[in-house]
This record gives sequence, structure tokens and C-alpha cells, in this order.
Amino acid sequence: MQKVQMHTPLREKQRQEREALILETAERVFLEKGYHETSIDEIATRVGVAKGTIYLHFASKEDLVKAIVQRSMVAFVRDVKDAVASKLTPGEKIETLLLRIYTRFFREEIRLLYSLYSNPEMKRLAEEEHGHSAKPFINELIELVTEIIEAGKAAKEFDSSLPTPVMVSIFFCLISPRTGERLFNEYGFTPAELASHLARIYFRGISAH
Amino acid sequence: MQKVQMHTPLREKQRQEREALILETAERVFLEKGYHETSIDEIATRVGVAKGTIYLHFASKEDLVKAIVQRSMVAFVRDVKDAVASKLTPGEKIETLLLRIYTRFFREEIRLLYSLYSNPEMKRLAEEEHGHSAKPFINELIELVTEIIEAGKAAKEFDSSLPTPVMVSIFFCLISPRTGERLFNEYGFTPAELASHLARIYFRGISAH
Amino acid sequence: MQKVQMHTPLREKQRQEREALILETAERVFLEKGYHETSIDEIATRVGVAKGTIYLHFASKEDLVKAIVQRSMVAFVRDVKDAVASKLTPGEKIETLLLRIYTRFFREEIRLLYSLYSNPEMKRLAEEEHGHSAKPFINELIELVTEIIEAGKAAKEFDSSLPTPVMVSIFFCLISPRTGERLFNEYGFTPAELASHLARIYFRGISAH
Amino acid sequence: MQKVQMHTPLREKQRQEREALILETAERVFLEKGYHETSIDEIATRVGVAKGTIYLHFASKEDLVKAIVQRSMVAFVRDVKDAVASKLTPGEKIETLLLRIYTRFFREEIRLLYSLYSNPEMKRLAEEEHGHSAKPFINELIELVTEIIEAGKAAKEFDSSLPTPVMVSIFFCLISPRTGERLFNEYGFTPAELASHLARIYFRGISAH
DNA sequence: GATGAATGAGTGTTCATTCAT
DNA sequence: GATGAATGAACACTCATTCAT
Repeated sequence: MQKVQMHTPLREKQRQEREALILETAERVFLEKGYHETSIDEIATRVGVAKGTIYLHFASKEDLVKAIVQRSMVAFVRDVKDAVASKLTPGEKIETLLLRIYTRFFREEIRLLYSLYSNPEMKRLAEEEHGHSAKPFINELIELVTEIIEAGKAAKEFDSSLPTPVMVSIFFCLISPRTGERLFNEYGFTPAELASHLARIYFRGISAH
Repeated sequence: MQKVQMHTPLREKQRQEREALILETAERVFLEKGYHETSIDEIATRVGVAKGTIYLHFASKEDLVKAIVQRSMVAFVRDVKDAVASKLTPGEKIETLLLRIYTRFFREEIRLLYSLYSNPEMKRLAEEEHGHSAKPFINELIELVTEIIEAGKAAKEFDSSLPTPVMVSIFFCLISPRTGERLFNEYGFTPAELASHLARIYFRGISAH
Repeated sequence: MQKVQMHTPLREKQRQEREALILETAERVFLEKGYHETSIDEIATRVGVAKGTIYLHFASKEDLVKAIVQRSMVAFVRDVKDAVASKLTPGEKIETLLLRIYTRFFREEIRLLYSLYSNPEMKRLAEEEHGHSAKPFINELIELVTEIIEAGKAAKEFDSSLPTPVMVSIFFCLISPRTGERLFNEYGFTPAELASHLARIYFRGISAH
Repeated sequence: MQKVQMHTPLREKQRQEREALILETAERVFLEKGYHETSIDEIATRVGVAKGTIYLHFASKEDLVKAIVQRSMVAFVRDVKDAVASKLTPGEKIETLLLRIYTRFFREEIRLLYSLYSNPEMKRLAEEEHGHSAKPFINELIELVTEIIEAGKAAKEFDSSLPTPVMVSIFFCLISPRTGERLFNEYGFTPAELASHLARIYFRGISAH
């Protein structure tokens, strides 16, 4: 009994470590080369396992990319939900979110999300229900940010004459990896600096005064 | 011989018309399905020619997509150059550009540009020299917008305390198709309305007072 | 116009010849090695074309085997229908059928039919509708032979005390390739001799007196 | 050491029971799905052991199927030998055999034998030496039945003008599972009824009367 | 002995590209 | 020039077999 109990968790731990390694590696390769240019063989080689091993963890190439994307989506939505649930003012919520996203950005999760979203084939992943939520990821995200904006308008913090959807869209464009990438790599901005500049430009534009 | 000489300009005209038709069709299909999901066969069928005919005009599938992208890039850069060369104030230049881009947006050129730009394989197309210009498309674009921003700062129209690269980046994020698409399709904004809202938010944020 | 009209039928003829060659070759290889042991590559190599060419004619490996089987089934049913429609006595119909089948047997069509029928996966092919007929092949065949047997019973030619299904089943077992193969190869019987012996044994058993 | 000696016979018994269970299960699965459609994994799961355990008993998938087939072949040959050795008349021997086979038929052993025999790859199993016998299974079987037929001819019970090989072949076709399956399943014949009908048709045809 | 995770050869299928007609 | 049949490299996926635990 002891042996069994000692063995199984060990195996299970190894299994999870390997799965995490596959996810990480695959995420990196997908990001470098794109979905179609990446072969299962390459992922396997980089992980240091045989092709078949990948299929012990994920039923198909699409399933693998789905798992990666879902993981990012869940983390993303969680961050936004946390911000919404916090006791900050709407403006502070936006700023906090920008900071958190620009920090997370370095973990490359959002980059893949955006990268794949541009691929029409992958786009529907974001438009299907995800995880435990019944709503498509993208809708859930929009609703959460809309909530913040509306609260800001109600609190006279944001300009009520501006259409909420436009304000929401601009928020999403601010966090697009494309926006940040150049600024990080070429100009050496830190996430904090960047989040601060973006928030400032965003707010001055939407503030009521 | 005479016949040949008479035919040649006609033939040449037909050739160019066909090439234009291929470019248009391919652009549409690439946009609908993405680069990899699009087969040469489908483009040929939609154009109404045989697969081989495509190869009489473009050496490879990649060459075809390059030609499309270059065409869009040249048109894009031309628009921006026109704006820069105009006698408008920096703020008016930005607003004019936004309007022109959001109008053009319906012609879907920019969408493909962005869509492909997300594909790592395609990204380098935007980072290579393009057309007759020695500069990579993306750099040329950035320089032009930078020029407008700097002029605006010099004219005390824009806030000099904000870093120019950040301001430039936000301008590019404003014209991302992702920003506009939802607003057009779901909320029915017109290009003019949208350009106006975006410009307003952008300016109030970056204006000096 | 002339050129087009001359070309197309030529192409079409070549296409059909090649398709026939693929069918023939595939039939032979499937028969030699069985369905699973046969790779598309081997068929292509034996035909002398590239693997892709096979797929210009048949959408999948299963489609290829279906086409072969259907061809045989249609020919088989036709033979039986011809016999049923003829003006012979029921006994003569059975004998004619045996002869025709044992002649055709050398063309190996029936062998593949039986060989695949033993494969549970393939069996359902024989139990689905085939060609233009709404009935599964196997049912159609059984009905036709049942018709002959019943007619023979009605004409007092066959023993009415024997159950028709048993009589039908034995007819089918008489034409199983397994029955004939050894007799041909090892004992050198001709199809005519064999058909005659089988008919004789079959009749003396089922005749009324 | 003692413990080992006490355990060994027990272990050995368990080993044999498990092996028998694997054989039975594998036989059933092979029959349901065919050789190639059956994976070692499925057999292991159905037996309730791990995949590796199968390989402790059989060196390969082919070895496993060989063992099954050999077991059936040995049992089959034994039945026929018993009949030959009995004191019955040749006619009674045939009838007894038919009955015994049609009873055994329900145990599905023969069905697999026939099913696999249609697979060219498996066919050679029946044509190699089997078990302790130096003769290929199929030859041994043919010789035994030939012996009965010849004895029947010598005893003036069977028609000497018919070629013995043809008579033997028809006997084998009578016991083909294909013959019986439909009659069992769709018409509800019992093994005894069926054996009786078949024997009657067979005899009236070959008897000298 | 028993396990089942890991392996990697093998195969069906697709599709950009070529070239004979 | 235009065609579209032919090609074959490339790749996702399976599964019999092995072996560390």
C-alpha cells in the first residue's frame, strides 16, 4: 500500500511537470512560428520527448493549442474579474489592470492570444464557450470592461458623452501586444512606465472635466 | 508580325486585368480563411482560371501574398505621406488620417495587413524593404507618424511631456482593424463617427491643455 | 474548337484508362496482402504513379476499396439477375450461374469480395445500399437466389420439404472462392468441370426424387 | 526458499488462468473487430490487466493470434480425428462431425479460424506446421476428411464417380461460418436442425443410392 | 511480476509546384 | 498562353513494443 501510495503521486507529479513543459514549449514555438508553421515533431524535439508523448497529453494539435489558449484566457479573465471585484475606483481599476497586463505580458501569454486571434481559424476559439463559463471568452471580457466603464460614468469619473463601446475598444487596443512590444524592445520602457503612460493618455481622454 | 504588334498591347492589358483580379480575389480569400487555410486551387477557382495561370503571374504562394501586402503597404504609406505633406495642422493631419483609414477599412486592405502581421512568418514581410523604398514598411510608417507627432509637440499642440514612441504606438493601435470591426458590425458606427470619437479621445489625452 | 474537342476526349480516355489500371492493381494488391497490409504507396508504385495521383481518382483508401467492391457487386448482381430473367428452368438457372461464376472467378473479382467480407470492418460495405439499388448488396443477392429456389419448388423440381434459407445458404457456399481455389490450383479442374460437379451434387440433394 | 517453493505452483496456476483469460478475450475481440482493428490496449483493458502483461505471455500481437488459432486448430483436428477413429459408418461420421462443429460454432472458435483465414497475412498460419504436427493444419484436415470420404466410397456408401477433392471441398464449405451464421441469427435454426438439413442435402447428393 | 508511460516507425492525406499538351 | 493532371515532400496521428519503476 505504501509503495503504491508513494508511486502514484510521484508519477502524477512527473506527468503534470511534463505536461506543463509541453504547454510552455508549445506556447513558445507557436508564438515564434505561428500555428501552421509549427509541427508536432518540432515541439516534441524541443521538449525532448518523442512525438507520441505529446499525444499522451493532448488528443490533437488543435487540442494542444486550445489548452494553451484556454489557460491564458482563464488567467486573463481572472485578472479582470479581480480588478472589477476590488474596492478601487473605476479609474484605478483600469490602471491596475494595465499594470497587471503589462507585467503578465512578459510571460507571453497574451501575445499568443492576440497572435492566434488574428488567424480566422483560431478566432472561433475565442468565440466559443471557454472553461466553466458558458460565455465566449471575448464576450465575457467585453462585459467586464464595460462594467468598469459604466461604473466610471455613473461616478462622473468618465465622460458620459462618449460611447461606451468605443471606450471599451480603445482599452483593448491599449493592451494589444503590438502596442507594447516595440516600446519594450526598442525603447526599453518598463511595464510600470508603460502602464502609467497609457493610463494617463487614456484617462485624460475619457475623463469628464 | 503586325498581328503580334497589334495584339501585344491588348494582351498586356488583359494580363494586367487578370493579375488585378487575382490580387483582389486572393486578398479576399486570405482575409476570410487565413493564409494557410487558403489553397491556390480555391483562389484559381474563384478567379475562374486554372491553377497554373496563377503561377504565370506569381512565382509562389508567398510571392502572391507579398504582392498583395506590398500593394496595401504602398497605398497606406501614400496616404500617410499625403497627410504629412498637406498644409493641415498636426492635429488635423491625425484626424484626416483616421478618417481616411476608417474609410479604407471597408475596402479591407488594412485588415489583411494586420491579420498577416500577426503571423510570425508574414511579419518579416513588413520588416523587409518594400517596393521602391529602401526602408522596411513598418519603419517608414513609424517615422512618418513620428514626424507628425513631433511637429505637434513643436507647435505646442501636443503634450511634450509624453514620450513620442508611446504616442505613436497608440495611434497605430487606434487604427487596428480589431478596434473598429466590432464597432462597425455590432454597433453600426459609421467610419466618420468612429474617426471622430477616436480622434477626440486621442487628442484630449495628448493635447497640452 | 476542334482542338478542344479533340483534346478533351483524349484526356478523358487516358483518365479512365488510368483509373481502370488503379482499380485493377489495387484489387490485386488488396487480394494478395489484405486491406490493411496494403499501403497506398505500394499501389501507387505498382501502378507506376505517385501517391497523390491515386487521390485524384479516389478520395480515400476506403473509397478505393469501395469502388472495387461495388464494381464487383454490380457485376455479380447483374449476372444473377440475367439468370433469373432467362427462360431456363430453375435447375438450369442454378447451373448457368455456377458456370458463369466459376469462369468469372478467374478474374478474381469474387475472391476479393469474399476476402473483404470476412473483415468485420468491410462487412458493412456489403450490408449498405450499393450503386443505384436501395437494397444492401447481400440482401439483393439472397432475394434473387431465393426467387430461383422458390420457383424450383413450385415447379416440383426442388424438394419442398427442405427449408429455402438452407438451400440458399448452401448455394452461396458452393460459390465461395475457398471452395474452388484448391480444386483449380491443385487438382487442375476447369471451371466447366467444377460447375458441373457442384451442380450435380447440389441437385441430387435438393431434387424432389 | 520454502516460500518460493510454496508459491510457485500457485503462481503458475494463476499464470495459466490469466493466459487463458487473455486468449479468450482476445479471441472475442478479434472476432468482433478483426485483427487490425483490434489494439493490444483494448484486449488488455477488457482482460483487466496492463498492456505490458499481455507481452509477458505472448511475444507479439501476431504470436497472440497464432496461439488462439493454434488452439482452435488443435481442437478442430482432435474432433475430426475422434470421428475418424470412431466405429461409425462414414456417413455417420460426417453427420456427427457436422453436429459437433455446429455446436462448437456457438463457441465461436471456428468463426475466427475462418475469419482470419480470409486475411492473406493470416492464411499462411494455416499453411505452416502447427503444434506438434509436422503437417500444416489445413492439409491434415483435408487428409482426415479425405480418409472418411474414401472409406465411404470403398463401402459403396458414397458415389465413386464423383471426384473426392470436390466432395471434400463441399464438406468444408458446409461448415463455413458464413453458411451457418445467417441461418442461426435470422431464421433461428438450432445447431441440430441445421446439421441435419446439411447432412441430408450433402448425402442425397453424394450417396450412391 | 505487473505496470503504463514513452517510443518512433509507419501511413493516410494534403497541397504547392511543375510541365506536357 | 492557358490548362489541370501529376508529383512528392511534409505532416498529423496511431499503435505495437519496450523498459524503468
